[in-house]
Amino acid sequence: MKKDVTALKLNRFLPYRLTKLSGIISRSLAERYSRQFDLTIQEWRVIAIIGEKPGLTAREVGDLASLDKVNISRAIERLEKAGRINREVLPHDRRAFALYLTETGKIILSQIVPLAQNYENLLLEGFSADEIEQLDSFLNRLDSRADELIPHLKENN
Amino acid sequence: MKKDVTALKLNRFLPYRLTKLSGIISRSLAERYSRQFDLTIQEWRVIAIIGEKPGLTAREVGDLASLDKVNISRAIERLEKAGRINREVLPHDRRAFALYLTETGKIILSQIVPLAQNYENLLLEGFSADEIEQLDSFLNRLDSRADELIPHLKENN
DNA sequence: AAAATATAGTTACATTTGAAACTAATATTT
DNA sequence: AAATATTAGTTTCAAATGTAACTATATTTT
Repeated sequence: MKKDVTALKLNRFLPYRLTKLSGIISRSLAERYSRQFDLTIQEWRVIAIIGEKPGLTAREVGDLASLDKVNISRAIERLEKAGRINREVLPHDRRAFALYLTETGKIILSQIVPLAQNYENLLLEGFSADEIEQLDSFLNRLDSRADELIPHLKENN
Repeated sequence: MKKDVTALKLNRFLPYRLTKLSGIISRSLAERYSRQFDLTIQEWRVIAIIGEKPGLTAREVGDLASLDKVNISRAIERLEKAGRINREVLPHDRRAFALYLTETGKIILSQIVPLAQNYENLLLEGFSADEIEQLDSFLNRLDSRADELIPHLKENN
């Protein structure tokens, strides 16, 4: 029996499933971050990265957070206004600045990390260590495949 | 050695990885659909669903496509204007209408299905049948976990 | 059967996002 | 060392998206 090539079950289509899953998770997390910390997901990513590697520039943070420069610029602006990060112009390149968490920023980070980790743990509840590793490897492989299939989008995002 | 609970490697954080992966894939597909068929992802989902089950109402399509009613309404409007679908008011409920693909719509569907399937195949190139099944089951499990963890978002999407 | 409630879909308005143009500084070429 | 091109980050403007209010019909309650 031949496969019907004119039909496609959307709910079995990998891109659809991934988008749907990531949508549910993102909205759920966004809700928590915003309610408890008045923080967007973009801001949260910036904080997490600066916390890990203080002194990066906006561009570097953007690369690591998969945020384009407009988004980074806006997230940084909001974080600075909220007193959560500060910037220091680089002496050798006055266009760019190094980013640091303020004390407030560090406190937020220390509060939000357990929340995020807890959420991840809940998501993965029921997965064995082996399965988590499997999943991890699947995602890595899909990532690199997806990168190869880009028709050609610009850098960053 | 204790784990440092005040740090979190973003690129190992499942929600981040899923969002990133689904973003790359979605943008890549959106680019193809739009360039070759002048179709948004939402419109594509609607066409795929009506193709599979002709006669559904907007709400029913929305449920299956994970699109809220505003998005469905807009996708349907564009599809109808482009002559790709048509609507027939339901005799027993004059608020709602049944949706059908026009001939044009069917042609589009028959052209886009192989494209989508091909893209999925390319993504999964290198995955064995077993691994695809594994991945499938992981996604299902994550889906239901994610649903349970919703803090309480509305229906749909 | 009138009134109240709920549902399908649309419209209006506000917010978010992204692309392109822009400014200021640095790096490269001539 | 001017001129040209590139890069970091910002701003502007347009398009996409989400929320809430709305219209029309259907259903339920009194």
